[in-house]
Amino acid sequence: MFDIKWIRENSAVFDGALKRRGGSLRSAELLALDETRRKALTRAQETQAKRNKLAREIGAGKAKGENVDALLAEVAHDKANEAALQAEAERLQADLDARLALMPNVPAADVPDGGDASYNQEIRRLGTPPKLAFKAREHFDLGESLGLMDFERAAKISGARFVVLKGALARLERALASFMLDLHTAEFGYTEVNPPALVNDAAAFGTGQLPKFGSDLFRTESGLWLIPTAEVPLTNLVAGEILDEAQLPTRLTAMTWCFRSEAGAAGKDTRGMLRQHQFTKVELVSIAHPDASAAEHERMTGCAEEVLKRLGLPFRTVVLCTGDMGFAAQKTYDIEVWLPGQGRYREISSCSNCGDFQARRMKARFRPKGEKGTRFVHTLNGSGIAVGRALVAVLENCQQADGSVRIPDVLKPYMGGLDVIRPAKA
RNA sequence: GGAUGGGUGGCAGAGUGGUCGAUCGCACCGCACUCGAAAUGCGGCAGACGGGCAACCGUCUCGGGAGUUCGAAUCUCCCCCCAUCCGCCA
Repeated sequence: MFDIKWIRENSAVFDGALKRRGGSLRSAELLALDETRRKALTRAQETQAKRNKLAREIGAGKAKGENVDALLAEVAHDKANEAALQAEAERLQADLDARLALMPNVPAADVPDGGDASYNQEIRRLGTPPKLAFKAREHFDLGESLGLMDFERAAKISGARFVVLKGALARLERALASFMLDLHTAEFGYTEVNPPALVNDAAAFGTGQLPKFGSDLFRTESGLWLIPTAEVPLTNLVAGEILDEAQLPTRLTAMTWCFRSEAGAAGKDTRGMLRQHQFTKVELVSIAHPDASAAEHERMTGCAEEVLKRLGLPFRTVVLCTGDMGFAAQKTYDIEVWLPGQGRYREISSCSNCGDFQARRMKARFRPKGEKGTRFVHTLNGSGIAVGRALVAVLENCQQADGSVRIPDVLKPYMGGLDVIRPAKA
């Protein structure tokens, strides 16, 4: 969410940013509305000031036993006018806010321009895709052969884009999540949080899901939203708060289910568990000092990459171009893991620096030491990493000729010492 | 779901119609004292918005909304949230 004052003073930057994102120029229209709004506000405030003054005079006059009928008549006369001016100012304010709430964040200066994912730029690549002496199978093929991944029964009870995991695969998902949480908490200083998976409108607005992207979410009958990512509850933990500067950075991690309607994804990744309505993810969130958020972004991306390094999964990291970034992001790194079954890299993590965009929406501030007033914090979020897709990646990268799957060393303690997942006996 | 009690500035906690945007304390900031620190003393300290080059002036905000009144933190109504007890329940 933008500060209209910032747009007023940086209209060229604002329009340039929208243009880079493929939008149309809007500052002139917004500033005209703002001009009207401020004039209406001033008029309304002048009448309020007058009323306050008269009310004080009436009070003082009455205390002295004077006749205040003339003053009372004057107040009564102004009353209708004041209400109308106030309503007008409020209407214009609401109109401006509604427009600002739909504006995406400005891309950082070092984000490449481009309209779609083909303009994303690879910045590094680690690990080597495994050389298999046999034709690599896709994860759903492996999982079903193992007898531990069941899409048909999931469809029976829930519909498309759900899966049932059993036995060693169910445990593998739990092992992956535990490993990730242990890594982030023990080595990277994140605090583990177990947040609500249902949030209210204000929280969904704060991180930018509302008002524009409500159709991507599931909504309960009572009006709550199922979280599409733990970014929503974790980031909103500081909503409306004024932090001490010493509390920055606050680093949080959570394993949660994520729920996405996948509206508009019809036909994409229909087979397998790459794109589900419900999936497990370990999320990383940082509440950072504005001067430190760029460095925090690099650090967070490194934390996510470390998960893949230790699992021995080949990956590459790309910086998203302006046209491929999310609504709230200033800059985003995607980490893509190698999937032998598909023979290509697929997104497994997305780490974004949102600057003060979300902080403004949720009014999350801090008090700079030795300075007057408050400043908005910067918020960052990243998958650390998507557990469901990590399970897919382990299956495909660690598959063996006989359809069995080798367990990465770092996961063995979490798997009760199991080395290999073998097909269930027929 | 029922009953009761609450939601006030970073925290804690007064305030039941008229300079209350709000007493006092803690925290924080500045100054003094000190070689330095602690303790102590003095002073400052809510946020947002609008106007102004600025000093400064004004408006709004005491969970949210509506109302009564010349005037509401304070009275009325609705809603939300929290605490405790009861019921139900993983």
